[in-house]
Amino acid sequence: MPDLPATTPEPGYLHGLNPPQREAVLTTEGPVLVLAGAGTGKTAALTARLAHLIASRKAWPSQILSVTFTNKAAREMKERVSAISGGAIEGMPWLGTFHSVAARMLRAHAELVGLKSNFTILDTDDQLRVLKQLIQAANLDDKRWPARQLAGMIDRWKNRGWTPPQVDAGEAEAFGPGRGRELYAAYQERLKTLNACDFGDLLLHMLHIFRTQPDVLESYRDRFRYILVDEYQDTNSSQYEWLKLLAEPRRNLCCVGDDDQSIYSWRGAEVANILKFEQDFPGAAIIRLEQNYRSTGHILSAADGVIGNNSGRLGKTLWTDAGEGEKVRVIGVWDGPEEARRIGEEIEGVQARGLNLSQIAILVRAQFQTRELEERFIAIGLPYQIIGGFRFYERAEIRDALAYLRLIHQPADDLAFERIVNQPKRGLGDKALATIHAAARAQRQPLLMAAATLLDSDELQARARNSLGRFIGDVARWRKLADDLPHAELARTVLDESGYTAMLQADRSAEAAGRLENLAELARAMEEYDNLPDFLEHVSLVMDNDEDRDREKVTIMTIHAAKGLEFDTVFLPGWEEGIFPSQRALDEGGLASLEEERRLAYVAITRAKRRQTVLHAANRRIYGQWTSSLPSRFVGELPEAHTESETTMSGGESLWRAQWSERADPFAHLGPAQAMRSSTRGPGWQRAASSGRFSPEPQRVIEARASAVSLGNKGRGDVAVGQRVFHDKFGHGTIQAIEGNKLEIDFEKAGLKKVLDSFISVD
DNA sequence: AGGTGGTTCATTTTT
DNA sequence: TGAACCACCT
Repeated sequence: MPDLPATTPEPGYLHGLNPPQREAVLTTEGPVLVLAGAGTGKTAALTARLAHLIASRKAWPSQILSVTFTNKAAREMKERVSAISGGAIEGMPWLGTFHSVAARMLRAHAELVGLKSNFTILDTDDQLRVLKQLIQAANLDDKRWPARQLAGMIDRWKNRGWTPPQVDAGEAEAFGPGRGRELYAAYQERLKTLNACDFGDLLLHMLHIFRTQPDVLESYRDRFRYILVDEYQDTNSSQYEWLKLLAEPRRNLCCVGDDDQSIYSWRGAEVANILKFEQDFPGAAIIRLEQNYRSTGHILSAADGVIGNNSGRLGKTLWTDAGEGEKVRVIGVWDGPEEARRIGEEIEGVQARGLNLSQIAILVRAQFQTRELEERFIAIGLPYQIIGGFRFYERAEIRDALAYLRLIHQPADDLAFERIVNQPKRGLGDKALATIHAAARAQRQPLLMAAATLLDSDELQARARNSLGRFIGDVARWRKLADDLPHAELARTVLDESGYTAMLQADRSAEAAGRLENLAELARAMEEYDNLPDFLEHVSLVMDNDEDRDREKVTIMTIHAAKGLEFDTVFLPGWEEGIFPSQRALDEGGLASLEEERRLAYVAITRAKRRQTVLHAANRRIYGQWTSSLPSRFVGELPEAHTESETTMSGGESLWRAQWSERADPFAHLGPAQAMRSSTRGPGWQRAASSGRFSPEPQRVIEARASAVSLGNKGRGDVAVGQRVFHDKFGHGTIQAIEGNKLEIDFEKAGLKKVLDSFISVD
């Protein structure tokens, strides 16, 4: 390559790269599409490319934008760039996920979309709660029109880069009916008042800013000399627009991906983005990485045979010089339990031959398939781990703790307030909350502030008022504390003083101890961050479940979760019509979704390095119903030359059916294994039970009573002493005195009360 | 404020 | 089948 005179010794980062990989590293100028098949050393090439850009002084690390989809990929790339440069590269400030990079930008320009720079990033749970409230406020039945569905639609619209006015009328028709757009708009309004945004907004807001603020766009275009995108086949329309705007006019855009591994279209990914790269960026260099370093020949050929049935591929053929290896085995069994039993036996077999369990994986199409496996593995005492399910930050106690911190950080965070105002129990139930809501609506203030004004009135029961006063005082005090206490210490203090720790300690259930340990872990994790805002950002965007994947356990997970991973030995159960391809894909998505299922099969097969086993059962229980099933069409697409079939049933299909009708319950031998479910829990909680990190008694706190007057509330102008007024709760009465927004009223039935003016109407 | 029974609904989930 | 959610009860 011209950049490197022949006399210069070859830089270290090129070492061990094959010719196409080198091309991917050295073709720095102009648009480049790297088609990287499974296991072809994509990450090695990518990191070398970054190292090359920096080492050859084409750009400073801060002038390169590199985006990935997952935090894991970003982390890995960071580590490898640093290693490859011998630690010479301090860090890449603009290497991250689409969302974290966009969030970073948006914090700098938040005011342009009506947010403050300390905006909260809502997760799915918060989002659903907001939407549910809006659906109810729109007088729709939230059973008939579930928040989930609306969230899904809004998500799709945002993925396409649509703001409410841009939403297709036909699309909006589908919810409510015809209320979709209106609800979307109301949701965006609500987010603004909460000073919050959701994941989709991070990109959408920046897109809006790029489009409407040329100077902002210009500054980023100026900064980013080179742009690199990983897993390009997974980009959605709004990410595509975003990239395109940033890449012009230099067009030093390098996208890496594999159209055959596009398995997230249901999340808005547009395979079309990668398919039309050449048209979008004329003159683009297309580089194919086809030498596979992971799997043996038969496995690759089997995968190739399956994916060959798809249309509209960019096309590439993986090859290896690692030899043919073992053929892909296809095993047909009688039913689901037998499938699980068989996998267990196979695993014990390879284990006996010395293979570490961490090198074995079982990849399923859907989460429900893990159950049978789990039951079986418990029965035979085989160590396993199921990847997926709850992430650390989705656990209730973590979300509660974060809500406290969010409220301290951002008092307008009503969602946080709602979550914790009665957690632990403070006797502030539905009634109290409704009153606070009413006040907030009347005063157009966040809940926390509105609640403060209620303290000086008689709107709430004395008990509730005292309790609320203590809570508000606590929050105010913690806010002050936040200035000088290290934030991890602040978290511990808050958890102790709020009574949250005590609540868990009083809970004798098995889970409580684990929850305490999780909270301790949270505080520990906080210590790694410079400040509270950084930490909160990290939690909303970056924190993933770092389960110990390296221990001696068999891994069970979905194929989606396995993308990018590799194992020596892989089992693929449930290759039956209706399960894989899934019934839903067959029913709803037509050819496009069948092809996505096929890509999923391709991903699954290419995870194995040396041994791949596909299984299918003749009978399976689905939703409690015994159903007989046919082998997946994908089984038939595995080329015979590269497979080895076996069935545990003699006599062919007709015999199974005969047997089937005779056996009322062929699976009665299976005992209930639920009792042992909890055995997968880590050892952490046992430690926590005896750890003295949290004090057993919450410290009693000085009462700080916030006063509505001190908060500077102005009263309304249309009331005067002596006037007759009406109050929903207390009935009719006469105003005795006015103090700011508080009225002293002599009620005919209830006697003398102090109430807020927002609760009365003129009689 | 916690428990209970009845009803509903079941892919995949990088952020 | 079973879990999750909710309305209703105590």
